[in-house]
Amino acid sequence: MKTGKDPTLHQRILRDIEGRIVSGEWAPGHRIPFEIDLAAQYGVSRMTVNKVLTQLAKAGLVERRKRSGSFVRQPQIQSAVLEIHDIRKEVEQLGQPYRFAVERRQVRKATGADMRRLDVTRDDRVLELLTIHRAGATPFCVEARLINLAVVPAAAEADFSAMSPGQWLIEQVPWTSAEHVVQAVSADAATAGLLDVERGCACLVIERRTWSPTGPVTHARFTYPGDRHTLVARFTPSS
Amino acid sequence: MKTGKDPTLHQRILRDIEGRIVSGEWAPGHRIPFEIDLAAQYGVSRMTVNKVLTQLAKAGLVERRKRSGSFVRQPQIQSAVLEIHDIRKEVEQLGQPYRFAVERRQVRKATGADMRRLDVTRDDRVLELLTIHRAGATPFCVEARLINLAVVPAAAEADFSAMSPGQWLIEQVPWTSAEHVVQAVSADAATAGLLDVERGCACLVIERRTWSPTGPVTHARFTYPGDRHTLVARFTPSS
DNA sequence: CAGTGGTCTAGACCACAGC
DNA sequence: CTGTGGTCTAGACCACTGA
Repeated sequence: MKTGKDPTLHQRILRDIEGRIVSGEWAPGHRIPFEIDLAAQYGVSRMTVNKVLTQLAKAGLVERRKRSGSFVRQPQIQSAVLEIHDIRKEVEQLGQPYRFAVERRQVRKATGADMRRLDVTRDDRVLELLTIHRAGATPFCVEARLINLAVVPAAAEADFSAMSPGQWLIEQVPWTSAEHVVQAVSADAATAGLLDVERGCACLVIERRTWSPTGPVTHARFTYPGDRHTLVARFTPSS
Repeated sequence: MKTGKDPTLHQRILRDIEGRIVSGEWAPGHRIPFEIDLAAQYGVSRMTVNKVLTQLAKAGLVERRKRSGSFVRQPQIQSAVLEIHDIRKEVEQLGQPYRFAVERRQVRKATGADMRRLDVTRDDRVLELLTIHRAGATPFCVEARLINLAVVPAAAEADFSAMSPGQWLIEQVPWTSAEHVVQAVSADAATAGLLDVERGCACLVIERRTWSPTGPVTHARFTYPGDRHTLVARFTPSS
């Protein structure tokens, strides 16, 4: 991330458009003005706008369609680090029926631990959720999530019976930056019970914190049985 | 990775230059011809080569210096997935003295298991290495590595007392593509002994396979005590 | 089939690092 | 200072595709 000054034309226009998308001013599906129009608006040549849009497309913020224009894409919370992390898709690609169940749901004031997890400073209200994702009957992953109600107040009343909290959030909060932490831990008694594994079993834990322009959105901790899940990534020199 | 046809000018020039770097024809430190010269050689405008070099710079293959030119960079085997994975650096950033020791070293014909690990088809000769990396006195990571001697014959006689096998390989093999697999496993007896942890302790295992244009180079399996190591990655929408 | 993005050009100016 | 990369322009042609 480069926050430094020295905004070239690219960068100014890029930040501007990125801002409109990220803030939700241009919602997913919104058609971005045509290159020619943008060029006129910003008073630059089309190639400059093209560079910006191409970059935004590479970053996954916009989708470009010939003949019809460029559109804001649905947010895709996933870095190259975790190319696969749509749990529903993961499960379905295994040929298993995907199910989830919210086991616990609680609204409360943020504790000190919550504040560390969520990167909040004041003691806002938070929503705590515990969700189990299953592939067929077998537990696939446990999701412990904290949602910052100061940023996403609607979460307090949301219905998570048809849509998982993660999915719901993606549709609610426009765009976010994220941080991932991956580690291996031994399952404690509670987790082992939920995942139906031996206590002490090695589990892969992926923690994700996300921020919207408004502030910290959510902290999610996914725990996978180590022997049932791997993270794969490939890369080539010039990508 | 896009291997499809339809080579635009960009892509053809990009692949060409990438090929020279990756094959070692242009070794690390080599000064790439100036943009104007490249433009003349390829019979294109300077902006086109600029685009290519900019892209190669973003990919980390070349470093651009104003006034002096563009240079081939030392290979940096790391995807965005594993932004940090120079063990020496990791340890030193902890403020600990870094040490390593090759515990086992053996040249042999590839077994069936080796062939799966290394992606070789014939039963070439391979070099098997077991290395322990330490932060001060405490074990930091166990590295089990297989090197394909058909691609890197010099490895058979290499001296791994001053330079770790991983470091040595980076300096030998020009550029590679790589695949990373991350998972959590319980330490078996042998690993537990080497890492000085309880048997069954959750460990983070990172496997990396790399290929050079010549063929599969190496397979390395790094095992970290789960409570002493995490993988972190951040990302923002437009990067 | 008209308009969009995709690409490329020839030329220009600038900042800046090394000579 | 001079030459390099960094950037930008005004204009052009093309392929594709959706109306």
